[in-house]
Amino acid sequence: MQEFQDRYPRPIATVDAVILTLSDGRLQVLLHRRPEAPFSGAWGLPGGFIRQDEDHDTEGAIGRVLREKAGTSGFWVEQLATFSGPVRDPRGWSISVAYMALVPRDRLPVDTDTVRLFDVDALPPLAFDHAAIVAAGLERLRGKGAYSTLPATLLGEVFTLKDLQNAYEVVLGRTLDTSSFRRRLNEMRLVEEVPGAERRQTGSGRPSKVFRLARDPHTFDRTLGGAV
Amino acid sequence: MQEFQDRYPRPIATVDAVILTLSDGRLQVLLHRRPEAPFSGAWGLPGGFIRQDEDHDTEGAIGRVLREKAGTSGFWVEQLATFSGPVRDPRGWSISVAYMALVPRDRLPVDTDTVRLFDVDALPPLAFDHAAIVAAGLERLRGKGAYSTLPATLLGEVFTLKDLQNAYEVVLGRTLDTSSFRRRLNEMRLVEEVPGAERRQTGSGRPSKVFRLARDPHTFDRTLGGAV
DNA sequence: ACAATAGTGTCTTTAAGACATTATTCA
DNA sequence: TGAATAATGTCTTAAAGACACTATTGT
Repeated sequence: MQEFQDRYPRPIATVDAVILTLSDGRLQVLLHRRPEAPFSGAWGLPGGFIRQDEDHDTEGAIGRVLREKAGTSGFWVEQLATFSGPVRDPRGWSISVAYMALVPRDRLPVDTDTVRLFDVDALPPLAFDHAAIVAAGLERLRGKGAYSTLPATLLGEVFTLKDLQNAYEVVLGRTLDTSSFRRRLNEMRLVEEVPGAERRQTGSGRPSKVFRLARDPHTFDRTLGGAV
Repeated sequence: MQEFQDRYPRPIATVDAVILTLSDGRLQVLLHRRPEAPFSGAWGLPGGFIRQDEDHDTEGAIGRVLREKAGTSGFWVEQLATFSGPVRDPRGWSISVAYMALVPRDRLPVDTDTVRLFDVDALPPLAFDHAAIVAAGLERLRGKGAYSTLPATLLGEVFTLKDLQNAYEVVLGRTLDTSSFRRRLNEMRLVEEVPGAERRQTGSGRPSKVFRLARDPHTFDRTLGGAV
């Protein structure tokens, strides 16, 4: 696999995942406590070395990591950016290909001593440059939030329109007008009603209909919730 | 530099640049003919191995490549994505961190046998997966074009508003309404007149004023040229 | 009935598109 | 003066925001 004569030394190569979810109306990121050096005992992003015999590419490598940390696949994953340099990893010149995964809360494990969800605005000190990687994930989600269905992928398969609006509001960091929001949902045919049962929330009040994403495209030509 | 014991073999790590420019009203990409294997004689993107003793990170590595190919720096550079896998490079499992650079035409060298500009819609067969990397660059530029000043960075320091509109039109692949375009430029205070001389184009006709970018932000909350 | 939550209608405001008009230069 | 190009004005259309209103449930 490595027959050719390198002119230059090769860097350490890893993948890291910013796994985001929505819990109690707050955006959270999954961290794990590092069991070994470097940064043993510190919180960090799930990740690992590329395995050339197992991984078809870095996408495959991150899929392997996600399967270990978040059960099966099927949720939204996209590449964020690649972080590199001689100092970010004390073991030497390294490259980390970072990915963002948007996962419904119930697909993630419950908190333990070594794996926990943290509010994205209340992170502990992180290993490596993982704070910058999380920041890149948040920036991506917030940037694409207004003109994509990414916020919806933080919810389960089905959801109420109130849930959906809440997801957008949390991602975008501001309140949205219900009337405008639903008008756009309708005009863009983004959601469709699920023939199944109804659902009620917070005690009394009228129960809300249940919806699911209708179209495949995850980005579109108008915004949900006004300008970015 | 490589004292720590690897559990897994390291991949080959390179950087590649999609250098885009505007020439004769067409979007073009700089390619070079590969002087040696692999893909000797084929056209490919400028790029190279990471040099751990010289490069502070992959951004530094691409800066080195760009200085060699496009003179000094100072133009727009941003990371695109990372391409990886066991087959894209016949030498073994490899990672390429791809960057996009937007460079005014006069900053680039004139065509030679080994370095040439190609229209982005008339590319020759490319080495490695460089066709996919170019496609990623175009997608990024087109995606960000409508709500950023990226198209302006394809021009020189100063330009006429007609030049600027042409740049947006080429990037977005459609015509824009001059009135709307300029209204937005004004409302967003994106350009400012240069106190210097005037300039005339294409024979007779009224000469046009000369402008330059006014504000630093490269993206903003409204689009130039309508919806994406 | 009324509190609570879900969902809709309508008016206003703002931005974009279409397109006509004015301005300034050269031949 | 007229052709050519630059620059601006105005009307129409479309979308977003504000906010009042109706609808459906439980107690």
